[in-house]
Parts: sequence; C-alpha cells; structure tokens
Amino acid sequence: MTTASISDLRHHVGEAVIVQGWVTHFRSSGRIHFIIVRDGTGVVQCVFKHDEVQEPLTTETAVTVYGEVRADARSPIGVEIAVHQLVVTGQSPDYPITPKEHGTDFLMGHRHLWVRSPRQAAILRIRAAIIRKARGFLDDHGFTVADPPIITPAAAEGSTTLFGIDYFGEPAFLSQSGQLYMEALAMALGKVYSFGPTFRAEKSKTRRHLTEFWMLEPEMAFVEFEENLSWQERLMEAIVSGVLQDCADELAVIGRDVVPLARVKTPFPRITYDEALERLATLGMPVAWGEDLGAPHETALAEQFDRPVFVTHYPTALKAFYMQPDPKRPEVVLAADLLAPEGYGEIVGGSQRIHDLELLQQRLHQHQLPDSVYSWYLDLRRYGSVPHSGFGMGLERVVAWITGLEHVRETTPFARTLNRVWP
RNA sequence: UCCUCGAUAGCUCAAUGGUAGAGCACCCGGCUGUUAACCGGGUGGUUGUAGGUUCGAGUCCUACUCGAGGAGCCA
Repeated sequence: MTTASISDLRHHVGEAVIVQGWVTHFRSSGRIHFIIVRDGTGVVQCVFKHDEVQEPLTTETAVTVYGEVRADARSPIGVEIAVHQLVVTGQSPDYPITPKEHGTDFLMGHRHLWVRSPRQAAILRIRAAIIRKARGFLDDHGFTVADPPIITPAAAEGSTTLFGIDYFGEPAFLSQSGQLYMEALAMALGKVYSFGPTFRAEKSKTRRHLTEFWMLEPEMAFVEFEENLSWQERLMEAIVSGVLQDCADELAVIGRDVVPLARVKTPFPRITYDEALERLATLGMPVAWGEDLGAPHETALAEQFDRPVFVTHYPTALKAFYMQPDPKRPEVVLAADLLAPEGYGEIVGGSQRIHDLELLQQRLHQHQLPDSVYSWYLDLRRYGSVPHSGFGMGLERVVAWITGLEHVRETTPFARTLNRVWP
C-alpha cells in the first residue's frame, strides 16, 4: 500500500492507499459517516461505517487513513476514499477555529492555527510562487543573489524610524533597506539582488503596512533610469504570468478575479509627477507642486490604467538623498514609484543613484546626515564610480495585490504589525 | 502622534435604564450518501478594567486598557 498525497489521488483509482492528514469536517447519516481530510495538497472525503472508529473525529484531528480510492461523480475532486482502517494519530478537542465567521483580532491571535485553513494555505502558496518567479527571473537574467546584513550601524535614509538593538554594548539597528550595501555589491558583481526581511518602526496602521516585511532589492551597475524601469516591468510581468500559470487552483480557492492580472503585460504606462498632478486636478484632487502624493491620490491615478503605472520624476526635495537629480531639470529626480492597480498602491520604488562624489556629499549635507557614518558608502564614488540604478519591491504588497487581499497581514505567515508581535 | 468606530458565552452577534439570549463550536441521542448536512436535547457569563449617576446599569457619564479602520510616513 502506498502513501499518496490527496492531489494525486485521481491517479490511484481502484488502488488501496494511505492518506495522512487532518480532519476538517465530520458528518454522519446514521450508520454511514463522512470525514473531510486535508493533507496540505488538497481535501478528500473519506467514507466509513458507524462502528469502525471509536475515538472522536473532531476538527483538526490528525488521522492516517487506509482505504480504497473510488471514482465518484458527487466528489468535487472526482474521487473519494472508502475507508478500511482509520487511525487517530493526534486528537484535537475543542479546536478554536470554526467554520463560521471570526474577527481579525481572534484570527491573528490564532495565526498558528489559522494558517491551516484552505484560504490561508492558498495565499501562502501563491506567496511562495511569487518568490520563486521573482528569483527565477533574476537568476535567469544574469543577476547574482547577494544578501546585505540585517544588523546595521546606521540608517540608509535618516528619516525612517529604526528598531534599535544592543550590539554588545554598542547601538545598532535592524535593517530598513539593504540598498546601500547592494550598491557596493553591484560594483563587485554587476547585477545583484537581495531578498530578505526589513524592519520599520513606523507607527503606520493601515492595510498596506507591516513592521517586518520582505523586500526584493535588485541593484545594477551601468544601468540608467530608463533601463531600470524596463527591468522592473519585465520582472512584474514574469511574476504575474508565472503565478497565473502555476497557481490557478490557489487563485480559485481565494476567489481572485484573474482577468485584471492577465492584462499585466509590458510596457507599463509611465507618467511624470507633473502629469500626475494634472490628472489629479482634473479628478478634483488638486495637489500643489512639491507635495507628496497620498494613498487616495495613488489609488485615483492607478484606477486610470489597466496595468501597473510608473510615476516618475518626483520633486528632489521629497526623495532620498542618494537619488540622481535629472541633469536637465535638477529639481526632480530620476526615480519612479510603480503603483499597482485596484488600489494596492506603491509596490516598487526605484531610482538611478547619484554616482558623483561631490553631488552625493552635497545631498548628504542637505539632509543633515554625517559624512562619518557614510564614509564607506562615499568610497563607492571615490573608486571607480559608475552610473547605477536599483529598486525595491515590497513582497507583501505584491502578494496582497495578486491575491486581491484586503490587508497585507494575511500575505505573510506571521505578520508583525504595530499592535501585534504574537504568536 | 492624530481622527473615527468598537469590546456581552470558546467564536459571530442580539438584548426601550427593569429576569443576559440566539446561531455556531463542544457533549448526548436520532437518521445508510452527507457537502458550512439535518433533527431533538444539554454544558457554557465577574457584559474589557476602575470609578460615578440611579430604586435599579450590558445599556448613561468619566478615565484607562486593548482591538479595528484611516491620516501622516513608507514598500
């Protein structure tokens, strides 16, 4: 007798198999009983007689089922199992999560169990596929994965709040971006990317924010602004088309409308910050030049397009010190935010970096950042500096967009938010 | 940090200032094909905390705690 995964059962009709999993539902009609068993690959109904099992088969009881696979037109997966023997390997009295509705606080407090639900499992599989497709695309296009440190001595961008730690008596911080290190690695390896956790102690409490999130950060030597955008849109297209290909079942489980995703093809539209302001004025949402775009503005802009849209050439004063000003128009930078459709906001932020030593020092001073902290970063401009560009993709926001979720907290196994560090 | 809303059974929610209830979960019983099965019965409460008003507070008032949504900031 072979052990089979539930997703493979349709290839075993007529055979005796072993299925190991957890009970999600128990139903009975007199002498005939039905349990629904899930094993992480799918769910299957198992049928047995009244007196064959003595132990209670409550929700999430772990079971090993020995039985015969039978084709059955009534089954959603085409087969069910006629049970010969059913062994309880782990009881589950009073499982807290029921088939009825639950509130956010309760579910997040039981996240260690909530991940067992089909919807959550599907989301995590899609997350895995997004990671796989993103890394695959970059690996296939000459990028070298090279990860920056997570414990860092200083901020990449002075303004953002950092989580401080005690590093053997010295103050240190959890990384809020690996970008500066990625610039160093790009000078060594050409095209590089990192993929890892980043931390922001911002007191942001919205559907788009976590205090710990994963970021994909490519950095490319000899790549200027336009080519940077090209890499971003090709990466996003590869991710979305790859997920549509690999995750049809999971997208169906969570009820995602895939029509908008199928439209995500290059080239993505590009509008400048100036054009964005014009469009917003037309929409009755005027923004003064020099002010940043808020979440409602981003949503309104994104709604005008059927695929992600780049907003480029933001005012220099709004952006980080390392972004390259446009030589033809220094009051704006060669930076772009990629806004996702359907109100998911900024999913990628990128720019060409300043490669001129003097200009970079000038910008540091304008931001009142000390040269001493950035001495190694300035070395990159002292020794063989070249134009280079990079971007950061927020994984959880991409997952939220592709899965159509209301909130990023469900896009990661154990979300860390402003008010929650448990479980 | 600011704005808004909320907290009653394990869960989701009811309850004119006047006897705290329902559905689900769980337990017992019934049903030989159920699909969030169904039918009958049962267990289950310091109404977030502290104070106040009142003959009487889940309900009204004050403070606090916790949570949710949003703003700012960001990916």
